[in-house]
Amino acid sequence: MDSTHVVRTRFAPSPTGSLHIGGLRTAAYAYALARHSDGKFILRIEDTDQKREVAGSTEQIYSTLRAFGLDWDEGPEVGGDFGPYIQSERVSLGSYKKAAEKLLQEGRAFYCFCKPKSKEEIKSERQFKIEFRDPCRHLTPEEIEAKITAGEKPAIRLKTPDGETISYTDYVLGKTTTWKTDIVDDAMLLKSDGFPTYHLAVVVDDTEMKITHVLRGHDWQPSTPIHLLVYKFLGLPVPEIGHLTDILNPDGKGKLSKRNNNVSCEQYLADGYLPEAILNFVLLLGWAPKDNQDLFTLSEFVEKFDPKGFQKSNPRFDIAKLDWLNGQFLKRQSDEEIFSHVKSLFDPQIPAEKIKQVIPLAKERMHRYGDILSLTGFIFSTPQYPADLGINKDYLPDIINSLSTSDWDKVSIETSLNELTKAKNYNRSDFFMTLRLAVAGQKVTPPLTESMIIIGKDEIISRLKSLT
RNA sequence: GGCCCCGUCGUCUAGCGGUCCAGGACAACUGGUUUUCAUCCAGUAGAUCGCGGGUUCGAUUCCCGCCGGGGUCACCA
Repeated sequence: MDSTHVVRTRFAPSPTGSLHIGGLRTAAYAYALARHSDGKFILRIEDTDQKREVAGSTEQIYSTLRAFGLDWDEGPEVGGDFGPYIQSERVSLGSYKKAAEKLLQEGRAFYCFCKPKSKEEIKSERQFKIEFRDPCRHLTPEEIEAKITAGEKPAIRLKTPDGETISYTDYVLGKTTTWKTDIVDDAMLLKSDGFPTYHLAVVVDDTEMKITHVLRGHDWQPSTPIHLLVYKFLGLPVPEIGHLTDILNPDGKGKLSKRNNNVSCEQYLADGYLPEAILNFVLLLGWAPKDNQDLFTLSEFVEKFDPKGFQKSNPRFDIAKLDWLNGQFLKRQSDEEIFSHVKSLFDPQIPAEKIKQVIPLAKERMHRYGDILSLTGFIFSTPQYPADLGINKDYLPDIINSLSTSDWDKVSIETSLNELTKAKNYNRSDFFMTLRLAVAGQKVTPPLTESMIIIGKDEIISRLKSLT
């Protein structure tokens, strides 16, 4: 394959906290798009806003991405030919400044001395923009000179032309959008602290890193004309740009927010969801294969990936399918794998052998790792019986009687209980549910006989007696 | 409000002018397996394809309008 046609995609998160579930999706799509055609997937950290940076979040992003199997071919920790891959470290490269100065010289940008708005001001004003042109664009060279000698630090803005149009065809939407430049802002490119804004940095970095396909959130779509203008004025080729759908809150009202939802990948992992399941779940939120396959491993996804499958309308974040997916992946894990994930959840007093004994019993009923605790808790200690246990106590004396005289193996126990229900003509469903509740204090449990065997005859008898 | 995007079962979606009185998955419900619950299996129900106009012999599929939803309008990304 011609090396100039290698697909190069990137995931470019800001280190402002834990990896967002939507970020995971973006990363997965970029990963699949690249790997599907033997291209490269690049990780770039966009940390040009020092104020918002959260300590430790870059490392967290690395480990979380890796937990999902999304390894990057170039980026922090692994290197590559186009580093550094952390934006703040790229400032010293001088490319941002050089680009801004080029635009300045060619009359495509101008110095701006306006006072930046504080977050509070933005909030309180809440005024909609009606003026797209910044007053500083009319400053004379003399005025600029004077301000700079007076010690004012200038920022650099894009001098957006009037009366023109700019357009692109969206890689995800498959649709061409055209903007009149009159309503495109004189966007900030280089801040007065010398750091680039996103608008400048993406263009410069994506170009230098030879990115061929840009996949990003839909919220970036409105600022695309700015980027297009920068590409144009810098004389740079425009990569494919695609805007992914926004994931909506479960009620469909608004973009997925952490207000009422868990949006942190780390948290889902901590809650006992498998990375495979989480990934599979978000994959299907915004992309679908022609044949509607819904169970994917990462490599299957890469193999079947097709940009035509990108969805155009915003999906709701409805967790229901995640639980199902998680159960599916859980069932495919070996008992040993499950053990390695759940052992730390148990009371350290409980011997590993006992935990291993219980895993095959609980496995099929688990939707998440943590379920094993509620499923098997009654095996390790006497359950807390709810006040309204709702059992038919009439059965108890017979059960105690029958079990007391039974040998303590599967066949014996089942035979004696079976004979009992037959002899007394008991309603089997009712009878066994009573026994289940008496033994476990809950309705959903691993197979009863096996559980009773592990618990032991004496303990079972004593539990039954305590309820009479 | 300006600009931009989107609109098929409750949810995720297939569908790219006739093969669709619209298919699949999850959820729901029913039955079977399980001595019971869960799992598993089978089945049932669920969408006048947002609405109204066109174009066409024929529109879920193409065009326009409306309505509805979402996004965005910082020296944040």
